[in-house]
Amino acid sequence: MPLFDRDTSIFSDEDVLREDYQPESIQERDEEIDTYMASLQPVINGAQPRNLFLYGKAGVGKTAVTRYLLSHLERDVDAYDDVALTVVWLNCNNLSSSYQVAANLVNELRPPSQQISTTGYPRQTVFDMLYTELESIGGTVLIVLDEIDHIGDDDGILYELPRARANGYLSSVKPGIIGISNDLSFHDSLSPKVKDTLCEEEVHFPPYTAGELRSILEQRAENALYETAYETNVLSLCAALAAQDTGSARQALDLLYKAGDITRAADETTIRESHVRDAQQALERGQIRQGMMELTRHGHLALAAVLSIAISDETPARVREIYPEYSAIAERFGTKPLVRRRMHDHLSDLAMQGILKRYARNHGRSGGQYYEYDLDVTLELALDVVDELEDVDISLEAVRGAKLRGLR
DNA sequence: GATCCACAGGAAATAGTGGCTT
DNA sequence: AAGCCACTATTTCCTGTGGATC
Repeated sequence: MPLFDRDTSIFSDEDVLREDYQPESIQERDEEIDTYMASLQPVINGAQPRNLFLYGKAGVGKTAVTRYLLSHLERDVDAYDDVALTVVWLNCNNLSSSYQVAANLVNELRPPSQQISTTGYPRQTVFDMLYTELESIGGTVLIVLDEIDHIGDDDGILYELPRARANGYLSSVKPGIIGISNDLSFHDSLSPKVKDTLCEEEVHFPPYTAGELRSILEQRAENALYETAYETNVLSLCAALAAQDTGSARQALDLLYKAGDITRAADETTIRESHVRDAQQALERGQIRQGMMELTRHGHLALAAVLSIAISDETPARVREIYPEYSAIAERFGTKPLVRRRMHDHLSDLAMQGILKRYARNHGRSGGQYYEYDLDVTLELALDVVDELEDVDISLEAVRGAKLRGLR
């Protein structure tokens, strides 16, 4: 009897449900694709491409549609000798300024041996390097800036690049920018100069409806799951849950995948509604958990402080009470505590991420106004995470106390 | 209606890191 | 080695705020 054997009851090809899987056709986005294609038409004609701005929430198909259309475009453009197309794809996650975007673009275009660092050069130098690289490629260059909202309000590059030709920095290249944003308000926060140039064409991707999600799931399920592996209402449920929450195809697919995973782990052969609900919980928990793990050191310390107070059942607590606890924990771990003001920023961050709850209090002349914080996750989960952290810990006695009272 | 509590949170200054240029 | 550049995290300083109390 082998230790591992291949499971043949649920997934026929689970990769089809994974994030990186690219379907050969895109569903339920016909309208958006039409507008998008029209905007790309100048490329085929060998004209200066138009700049394009896509916006919509995460998981509504912006990136998938872009990949799909550009790969077709690259193929179709081969038929014409007078058009040379290059696509440069850059994910702006973690890039917080125009400078960094420019530097990363240069690196995209250069071979690995000639990479530049993302600090150190004067701003204009990096732009010059970028223009030189673009010049040497020539032809039409489409620059896709995915998650462009991460650069915040430093949108200089979005202004520079589209106008580089007009300003005489570029001559043999026809650059086009495709900006993809998950943040709907990013569009409004752009400076007016940029709006004029970048947003010549806009495509808005609305969230998927439950019906649309359902048909996407049906198509994927056909390739990913055995026919007998799921009850018929399972797909509808996944679609409905995802539609209610984010309208994201990613979420719907994750749900289905996780539900299958849970079913398999339970040694059952049919995905049922209850498995989907379990999956939803597990995913939610996983996200929060990951959010907590990825905090900075002082974020962890602040969380540990609130947790420690929560364990002794004294939450919600105001900053005045949390700070000494935080300082004590920090010092116990050889870290110099931050000043109150700064630690409070960390608390605000935690509240923003849904890890802590924050209550505004105002007791007027006799009390003034202040905030109180409490855990917004279960004590159990917080304890679990803080326990796992290498760099922080709350006192063993406290944990033991919590265990004794049956909180775990 | 004026006053005042207790602090939130904005703004500017400073520290610290990593890297370039001469 | 000295002087820049870009960027992030932190400290320091301080103004503004909502409502109980005078």
